[in-house]
Amino acid sequence: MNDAKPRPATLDDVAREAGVSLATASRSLNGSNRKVAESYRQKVLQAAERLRYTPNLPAQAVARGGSATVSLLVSDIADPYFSSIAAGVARSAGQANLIMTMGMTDRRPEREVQLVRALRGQRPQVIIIAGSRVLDADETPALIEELSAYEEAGGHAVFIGRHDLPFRSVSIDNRGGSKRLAVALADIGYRRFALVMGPSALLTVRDREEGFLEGLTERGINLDPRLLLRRDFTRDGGAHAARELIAGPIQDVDMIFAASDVMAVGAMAELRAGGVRVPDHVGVAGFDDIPNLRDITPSLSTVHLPLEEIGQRAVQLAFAPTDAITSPPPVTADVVLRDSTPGRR
Amino acid sequence: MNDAKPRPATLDDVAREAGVSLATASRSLNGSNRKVAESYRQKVLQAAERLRYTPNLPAQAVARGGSATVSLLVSDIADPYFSSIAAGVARSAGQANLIMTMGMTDRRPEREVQLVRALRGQRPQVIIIAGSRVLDADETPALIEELSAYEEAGGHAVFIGRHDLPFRSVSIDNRGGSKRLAVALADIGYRRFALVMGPSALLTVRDREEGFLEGLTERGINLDPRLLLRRDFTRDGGAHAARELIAGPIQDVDMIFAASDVMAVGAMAELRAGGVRVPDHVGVAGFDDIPNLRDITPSLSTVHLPLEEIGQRAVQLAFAPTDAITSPPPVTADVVLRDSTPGRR
DNA sequence: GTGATGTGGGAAAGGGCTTTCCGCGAGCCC
DNA sequence: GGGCTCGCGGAAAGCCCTTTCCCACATCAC
Repeated sequence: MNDAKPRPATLDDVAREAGVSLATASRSLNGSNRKVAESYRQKVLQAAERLRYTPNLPAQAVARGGSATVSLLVSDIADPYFSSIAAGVARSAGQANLIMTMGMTDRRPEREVQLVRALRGQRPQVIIIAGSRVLDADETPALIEELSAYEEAGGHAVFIGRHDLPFRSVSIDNRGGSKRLAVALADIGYRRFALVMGPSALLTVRDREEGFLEGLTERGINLDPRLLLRRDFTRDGGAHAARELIAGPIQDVDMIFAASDVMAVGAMAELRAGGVRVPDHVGVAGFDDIPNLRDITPSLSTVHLPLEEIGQRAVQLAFAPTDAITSPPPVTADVVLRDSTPGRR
Repeated sequence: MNDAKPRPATLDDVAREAGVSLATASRSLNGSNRKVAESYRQKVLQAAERLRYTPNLPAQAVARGGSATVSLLVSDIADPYFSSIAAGVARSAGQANLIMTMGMTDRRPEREVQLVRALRGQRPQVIIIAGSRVLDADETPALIEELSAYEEAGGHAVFIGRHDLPFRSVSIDNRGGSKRLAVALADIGYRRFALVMGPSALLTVRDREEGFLEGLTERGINLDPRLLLRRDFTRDGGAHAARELIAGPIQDVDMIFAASDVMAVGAMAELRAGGVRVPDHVGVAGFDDIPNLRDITPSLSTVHLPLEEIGQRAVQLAFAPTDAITSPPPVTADVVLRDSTPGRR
């Protein structure tokens, strides 16, 4: 028995193997501001290679007082909206040589606070919160306090699409985007709108809804309040709303705007099942421009969001100098009209 | 200036605040096997609350010799296949009170080895590798060595859908699933097949392809080799293949099997653009049963994979006792026939 | 009353790394 | 040529925990 306790090689091992001190080994392997003679450096690098040394990241984190990590909090990573953002974050993190850790809240606000605590324990460089969180949740003060403590300790908290909290945020022009969409739809002839929205406690939903209504108003169109439906902010929520429309006032509608592509797709499926033809009987539009949904039929009019870029921006924003962060321009949200809204005349 | 160096509260602070020793504080907060008098425990818990103490996870990791973490390696988190698996992993990890860290390889094998090294540095409990990796890549030996070292040091490596390596693995019945699909399609009358596959170096692709061919053979059907197309294992790969079919032998085809739903969707979009009607002119089937793609029209026949469950199983498998791991049963892969393959007679 | 047994707090030794600080030899100036 | 700075290796302190080990004290049995 030679290896009673198999354990990864430590920096000590490397130093011994190379015949140098611990300090020199450390300096050689991660380049400090102190120079190391090339001959020593080579010896260390070779020893490390020979021993298949991997630095113990937690140990580095504890010695440096922070870990090379960015933490991302999402509602549901299986949702394409979040997975696209996550891809952007992962990519940027990789470039900055950071590892990404992820928490999933399952859309429960109390999980969110818990997870922030847990993630904070990692002492990450950055915490990015991408859940479209609930406005006025009981947990909000706790969350704010948790994040403030985190920032005081030197971390950076960044929200995505949540400009109402005292933290940096990548703001998304939800409001402007859906306003422009409303105007565009009105301009190609739609008049009788129905809105399929999520819970109004979600800021994202609220912004998209208000923006759309603004756009309608601007074109002199009123929304019948009965035609503002509110369901879960999911595919099934969209389907339920559509079922309700079919059962009742679908005759009075020539255009359905859903708060997200995912909801729009659910609604379209239900409309089809109910014999309502899209876009002949009614047009449908969504929001987000989810890449994987681009191939549905008829192709969905929507507002394009550069989701990956949003993830990347969040990471950049975290490292931006403090004075540059006051008001980063919002991410563009461009209207894309496709086959689901050919227009009415 | 009272707080020259704002830093999170440490366990020392808590102990001092509570008037007990460091040891007692530690024992109170994470319950060791040593008992702590309730009165002391309470004092500690309250002090911790007062100071908003969060344990420094890296420090715990270094003291305990491993971090409460599971690492997941995926090709592309924006791909719904991987994001669904990730959701399962995240969920299971959360239940086990572990934090999930993620690496994205962008489908580059050399990134994979790099990332395994980096993730290994975290000293996670588990490393899950979900990329459908390249067979016989030059990097495979390095990867194996890296993971072996990791396991020797006490970690658990788990592959998803990669049963050819000397590690635990959640195996997916790709072969059986596509064989059954082929048989089912033959049984409803399809005879002239085209296969839209990804690179044959991907084990997943190879299994699906061979399984399908087996099924065809079983029904006495031969595949014209010209009708086996190989493109990128992506949406655009599917589209390219479809374009090629349209340009040539589409007349000889009544059924297109794509190696994944994503490819199938790309192909369908291209067929539609080229004026080939699905399913009237040609049927289309995919593989995976991606939830977000269930609403496309016509609804896609496919082989259902319980992706979230696969993620969960991977975590469970990592913690399973060693003797239970030799051959966990493969995940089921059930054929689901929908509107894209109504049958021929 | 005395020794055996147990209980649980606290001091201290890690655990793997970074970084400060010390000291020594080499090069420099006048 | 003597006093200096400068460059760079190495010893050691420190980061924040966990866990072992010691010990004081209480309980109990006979």
